[in-house]
Amino acid sequence: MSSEANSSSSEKILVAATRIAQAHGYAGLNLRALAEQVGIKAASLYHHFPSKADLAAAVARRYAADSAATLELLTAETDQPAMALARYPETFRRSLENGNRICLCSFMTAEYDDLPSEVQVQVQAFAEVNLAWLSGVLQEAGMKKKSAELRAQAIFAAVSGAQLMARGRQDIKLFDSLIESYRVAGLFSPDN
Amino acid sequence: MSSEANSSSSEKILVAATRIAQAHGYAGLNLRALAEQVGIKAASLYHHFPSKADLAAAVARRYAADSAATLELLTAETDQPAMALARYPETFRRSLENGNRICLCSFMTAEYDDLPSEVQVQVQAFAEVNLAWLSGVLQEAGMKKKSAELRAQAIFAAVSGAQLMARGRQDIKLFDSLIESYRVAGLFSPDN
DNA sequence: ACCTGAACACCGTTCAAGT
DNA sequence: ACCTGAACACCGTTCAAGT
Repeated sequence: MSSEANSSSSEKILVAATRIAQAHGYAGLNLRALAEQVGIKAASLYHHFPSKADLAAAVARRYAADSAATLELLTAETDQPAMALARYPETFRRSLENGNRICLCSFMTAEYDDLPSEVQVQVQAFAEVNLAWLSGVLQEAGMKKKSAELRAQAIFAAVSGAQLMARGRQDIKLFDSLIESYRVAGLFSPDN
Repeated sequence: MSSEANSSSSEKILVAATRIAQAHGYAGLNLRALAEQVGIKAASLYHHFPSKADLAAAVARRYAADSAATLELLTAETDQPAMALARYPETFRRSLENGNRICLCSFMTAEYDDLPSEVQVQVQAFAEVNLAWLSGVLQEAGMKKKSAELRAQAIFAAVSGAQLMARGRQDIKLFDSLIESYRVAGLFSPDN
């Protein structure tokens, strides 16, 4: 999934920073704690990334790219758009499974105003990736372009909200229950 | 709406802290900046609140109480449950109108794991207030208790997600558009 | 009762110094 | 090329000292 496969220091920093940011956000990303996880001192981080802002931007950029790859894979695995749509929430569920973490970009959307601009750009890019994929699938399922785009935004916002709420309660079953309620209400049905 | 009407120092601290926390979260609530807004030094804050955790808990407690009052007022103003339901998103829209702020508790839900427990309790209380109100209105509209509770959770999560996304884009029209999409999809319709 | 300056251990960041 | 200790201005917090 990730662009780099070897385990260089920069790579280890990126991986550890992603996990911390998913759990604690940009403000909660502590460089001294991050350095300790990687086995170096905080000052050494600056040899790999010029600043916390650049590091976080690199983390978010990869996160968006990995999400795009995951969604493409989902499209390839499913032959019917309705099936792809139904499985979309899985991508958000996985963060919850993985240590009650949330989508990096959901957390950073809350922090948006305090984010360095290079990080903001990547958070927007993540949203674009998701909206484009959802809109495409909805159009394959028969929706007109404009309606599909509006519905894509609604699904993205709703699933993000479900993930946030489930993580607050530390209850992954709540996430499943919320997605099911959305389904019952008709949010994933293109035909209305 | 608020419990206190006079403008004591404690009151001014509480009001200023609420505004800062809505924009920057618990981690972004800077005590030196807060003190400056109120016109005192950071050390003086400790004469009014024993710690940042206690201050934030007081802020969240009042926020939950004010929300409960707002929702009761909404019930009183509307005679039909469908109308009350349709106007529910207004309570979230107002934060956006007021300086692109978001619901205090949405922000704190993202930060949940890093919150002091006394603050966590109040964030949960806010959610309970909203869920109880929504569930009550949905039951008045004819839903069975269990279905109403599930749908209440779905509406709460979806509206929270919409607010978060709109604030990230700094676009209140996006919020309106998302709520409209939810309506079109059937999320606010008890009859399904 | 309320306020303050100074100090504490903590943050992100820089930089001279090491290998 | 990569790492480090020490220092900087910043955080939440404490406390002795003031009114």
